[in-house]
Amino acid sequence: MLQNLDRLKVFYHVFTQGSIVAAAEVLYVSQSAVSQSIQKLEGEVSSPLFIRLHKQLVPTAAAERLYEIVAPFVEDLQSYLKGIENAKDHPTGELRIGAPMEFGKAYLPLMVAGFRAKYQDVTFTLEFGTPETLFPLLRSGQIDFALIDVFLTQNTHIGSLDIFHFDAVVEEEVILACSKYYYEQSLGGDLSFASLLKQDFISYRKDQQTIKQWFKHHFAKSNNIQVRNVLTVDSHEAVISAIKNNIGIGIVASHLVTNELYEKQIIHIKTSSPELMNSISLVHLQDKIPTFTEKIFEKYLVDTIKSVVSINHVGMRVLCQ
Amino acid sequence: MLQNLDRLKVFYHVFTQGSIVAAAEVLYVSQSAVSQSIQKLEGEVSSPLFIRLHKQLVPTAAAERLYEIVAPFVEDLQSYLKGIENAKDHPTGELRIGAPMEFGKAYLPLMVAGFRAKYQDVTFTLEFGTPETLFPLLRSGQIDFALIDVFLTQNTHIGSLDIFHFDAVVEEEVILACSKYYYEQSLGGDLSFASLLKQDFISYRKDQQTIKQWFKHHFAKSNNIQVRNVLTVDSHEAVISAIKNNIGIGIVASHLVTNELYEKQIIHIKTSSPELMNSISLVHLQDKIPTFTEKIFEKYLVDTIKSVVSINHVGMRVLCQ
DNA sequence: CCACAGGTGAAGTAATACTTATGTTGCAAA
DNA sequence: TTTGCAACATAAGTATTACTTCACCTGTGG
Repeated sequence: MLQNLDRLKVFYHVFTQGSIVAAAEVLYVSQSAVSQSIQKLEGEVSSPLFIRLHKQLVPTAAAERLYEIVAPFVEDLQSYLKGIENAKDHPTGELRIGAPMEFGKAYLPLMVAGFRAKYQDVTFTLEFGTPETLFPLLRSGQIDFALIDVFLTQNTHIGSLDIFHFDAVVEEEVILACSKYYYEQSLGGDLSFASLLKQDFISYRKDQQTIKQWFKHHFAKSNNIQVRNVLTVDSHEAVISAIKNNIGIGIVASHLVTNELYEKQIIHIKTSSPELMNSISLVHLQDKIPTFTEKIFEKYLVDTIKSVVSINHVGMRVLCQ
Repeated sequence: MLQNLDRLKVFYHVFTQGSIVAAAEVLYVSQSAVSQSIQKLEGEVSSPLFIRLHKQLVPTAAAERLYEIVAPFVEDLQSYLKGIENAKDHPTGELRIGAPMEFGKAYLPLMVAGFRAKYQDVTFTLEFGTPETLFPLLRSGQIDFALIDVFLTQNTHIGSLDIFHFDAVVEEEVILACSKYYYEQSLGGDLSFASLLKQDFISYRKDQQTIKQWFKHHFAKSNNIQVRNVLTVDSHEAVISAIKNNIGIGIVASHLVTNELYEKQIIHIKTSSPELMNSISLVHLQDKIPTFTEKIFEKYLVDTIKSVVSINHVGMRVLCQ
């Protein structure tokens, strides 16, 4: 490896200008300094780079090849710096965003499309995943920020969470629900703690933490909640589908079943206490200074979620920042 | 443009190692130096490059993009330097050679093929041309060296020739010739100065310098030689063809018409003085230090010409170096 | 011939990169 | 909790090096 890459900058200018004095002018240094730099460089590559004809510097084959390497580099560098300069005023570059599968698929493409209509120079990479997959991505810098389900986060054991910064974006109502048929046949209108515990449950993913949390929230009994889990699935759609097929009781975000609730196809199992709320937060590394592009997009994200959600869904509350 | 490209080298190592201490070890400097370099670089690009998490440096998007630019560059540089190192021992790279059309087409492909059989890493670019085109190419470094017809060179007016270095490689006998028919019909065996001057001449290219030089050489009469030029062509083949078709007398290199002379199809017009010799020289810039590859090839060139020419042709003398 | 334009070389100075030593922080073992 | 440690930051002094100035060389053009 060369001792000093800086001399390549000098070389670049000497080559393009075809003259040491001209390069010196461009570089705002004395002509002697340029001359010395080139000589040192020639020493480093142990090969002459220019043949000195009077009034003319003729590049050697070695110089020609070196230029082939250096030229694209300095030009890339220049556009890189210009890009950075530019990014201070208006959004550019790539945004790498993580999100929960369900939420991401439903809203993010919409956001991306809307944002790109305003800012063409921004590109996106979306990573859908669970908190277990998203937090490590944030940690290793592979994504810039993520929308993460706080509800699910509580059930995961990731190192320490205090290197992350959370910003609640939306809250969704988490409800216990079953089909009308199941409601009438198995529950028979008895919504007591004892009655509910005896039912068949459909759970989202392996753990039953969400169901336990629901009971804890609604009946304030934290210990010894044991439910019969008859089906475990890994998507909200599957939970809803199972509910519709009378398999049992499941937990869903109410805004995902607005129509079914309205048509009484699915019954919302209510207690006297208010519903459990799950918040989806915008998460990024604590120490990360957001870029201009990120700031703009995050603002856009929050604003858009606000309008979209408030129109379409009940049971989902947008938190203003 | 960045003030200091050298810091990018540090950046490269910090990025690949994912750590400042590790980069410091690789670079054989203190950890502090690396830390300071990165901070200065971040200042220059006015954008953070790494998020400092304890025990972990997480590259930002800006760093990621910068690495995309820097990584191929340093790798190219490394292979460039390795290539240079390598080229000291055995030939590599591209040789750009100029040559006269006639000579080049006849011998250079042979040379290239033979040389490449021994040294696979050498590639060639051949530029065929007249001295008028070849000298400027040499001057501007677009070709490394050239084989140039000294005979023709004398008739051209290029700046000063003393920036070039000449090395005679072969000499060819330059003769005056005509067809047997023309010899009998128009000359009738009279080879006197007066008789010859009255003939029809075929000349190679616009000027009649070569013919005048022939007269000057053979009759030592320098002034007032005026000949009747009936045909001007721009290739040796055309001269030979014209001679065969009885158009007149022309000057050719004898080795190009060995067979025709032997079969008496073409008659060599001799005088008492020895024939004019034209040397083809290997020319390069005076101040140019030849690379190892060039030296090897030039030696090969001379050796090969020596053997090839001595077998095939009379009237062409190889000059040993 | 002389002036000058382009480049090299030497010596002193200015800039900056590097070192050493110390400070800070989060993690992990005691 | 404490202690030790590992990774990095910061400060100040030193060493390196890059740059400037000036003298010099050498073809070119008036």
